[in-house]
Amino acid sequence: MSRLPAIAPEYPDQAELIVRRLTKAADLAHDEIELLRSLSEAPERVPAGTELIGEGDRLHEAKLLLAGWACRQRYLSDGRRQIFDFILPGDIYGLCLRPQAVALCTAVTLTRATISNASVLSDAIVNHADGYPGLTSASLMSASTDEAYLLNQMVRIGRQTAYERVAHLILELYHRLAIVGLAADNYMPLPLTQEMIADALGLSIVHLNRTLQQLRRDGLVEVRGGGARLLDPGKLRTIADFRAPHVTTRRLENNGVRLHAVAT
Amino acid sequence: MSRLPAIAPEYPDQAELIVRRLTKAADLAHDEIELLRSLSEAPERVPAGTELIGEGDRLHEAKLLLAGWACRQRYLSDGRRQIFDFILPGDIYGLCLRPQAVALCTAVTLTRATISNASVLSDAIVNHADGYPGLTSASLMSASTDEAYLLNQMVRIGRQTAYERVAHLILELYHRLAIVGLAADNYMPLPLTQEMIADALGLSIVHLNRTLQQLRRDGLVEVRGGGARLLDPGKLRTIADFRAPHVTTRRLENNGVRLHAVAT
DNA sequence: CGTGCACTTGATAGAACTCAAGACAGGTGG
DNA sequence: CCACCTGTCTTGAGTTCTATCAAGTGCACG
Repeated sequence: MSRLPAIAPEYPDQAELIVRRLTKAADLAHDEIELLRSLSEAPERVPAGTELIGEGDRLHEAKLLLAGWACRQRYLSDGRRQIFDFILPGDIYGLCLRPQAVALCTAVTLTRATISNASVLSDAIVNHADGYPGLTSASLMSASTDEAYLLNQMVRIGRQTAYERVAHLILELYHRLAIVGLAADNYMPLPLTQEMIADALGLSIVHLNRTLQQLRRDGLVEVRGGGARLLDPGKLRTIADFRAPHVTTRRLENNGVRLHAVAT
Repeated sequence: MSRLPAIAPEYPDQAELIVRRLTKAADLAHDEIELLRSLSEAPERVPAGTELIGEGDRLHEAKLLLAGWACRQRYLSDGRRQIFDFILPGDIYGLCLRPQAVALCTAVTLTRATISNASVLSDAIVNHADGYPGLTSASLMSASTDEAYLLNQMVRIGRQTAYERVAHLILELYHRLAIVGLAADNYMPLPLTQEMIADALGLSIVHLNRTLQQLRRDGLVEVRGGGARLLDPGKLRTIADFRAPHVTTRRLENNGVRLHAVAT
């Protein structure tokens, strides 16, 4: 009798993804969780390649990615592309505390995706922070984590070999997906073409392809068919020098080392 | 009779640097400018290699870099270093709107430096934003610009050749220094060792050295003795695909192009 | 059954790294 | 004043890594 929503969920309980993620970042009250669930009430389906935000656009309202993958990226004038980071299901994008904020780069869907308006959330945080302490805290921590991912990305492309880069990225994506319950038992969805991964890691497609094969031959990761399987997560972490970000925990001891102490 | 301050300024009017920078970002009232000037009243001198903030430290108070250069960086466990960005004279670091924010990476001085406490500024922005609209606006814009520089850095190390990277970084630094009046007439101070530049650009020292020589031989940049001279800024900009960031200006036309429109 | 896209493979060139050694400067201490 | 450091920059040679070019495979889709 009752109809299912017109848009069949690609994943069960799309609304739960962001709930899971933010619940882990801070304690949320019941009404805060309800607010998050309400975000998925009016989903919109868009194809792959949809520009969600253009460089220079006003960030007037936040959006929630319910399903599918997206990224933030920029092109050089000769066509070379750099992907800065990936936007995963359950991620918020375009949320900025700064009024009048402007997008610093383009955000584009990489697969077909389901998005929804999250201005209720941004309004709650920006204008009624006192009424939603949990959401505010969780969102800020989430933003902080995003920034940490950006720095990870920089270390990867700046100082790691192709082999290490791929291992590190896979681990990071697995980690992020596991948080929202989309990855488990060393298996994760990975709906990216090799070109996208290459553009994120600063590699050519051909070289990425060979690196992936090397990782598989070494019994570390198997990437194919829209998914990836971690065959040896421990070894992988060693190779990638991977450490899960802990922006929530303060460092207990700060011995104030001077790295290059120079008497001057 | 009257003594000069114990710490002789390396640059004249150190306090003016941040005034110049923020004045360009937003209109500041007289009391706001006075507040900025007051920040340089209690300068502290530190040697090169001083850790200003450690990864995981609480960002409880902002600091102002009055003179000297610093950077944000991270080490891999085997000693490889990635420099994320440079902190120049007149820059604020450790300023974060998020209460309880934690530093995501280490900040270290690269030269001997003069710093001062800027908690007056952070207090004004965080707790009395309404009373300091200009400062608030300018600081937010400044933070936005910093983020844009981070993305530039990512494009450099991810998708540009060594030659382009160096050209781009030099231009960016010149641009930033010119804003605060420390660079002009195509000459800029550059108190960095080649190792530091290499660690920022994801290159080996040797290769950076050769790239610098190539740029000089090509009549583009001359780097030596703590300074750099842009011999052909126009050609340099073409090579580096350099565009000065315009986070303040909104894009006038957003035609909403779909870059890879795919019917799916 | 063609067409397009993603992936794969081989061959080759070029970019960047490593190792090693030397040049040069500034600072230190005898 | 000089010998001696140390850190930085430079140069050469050889190697490794990564990109490019080109062609071919496989699969999904209309």
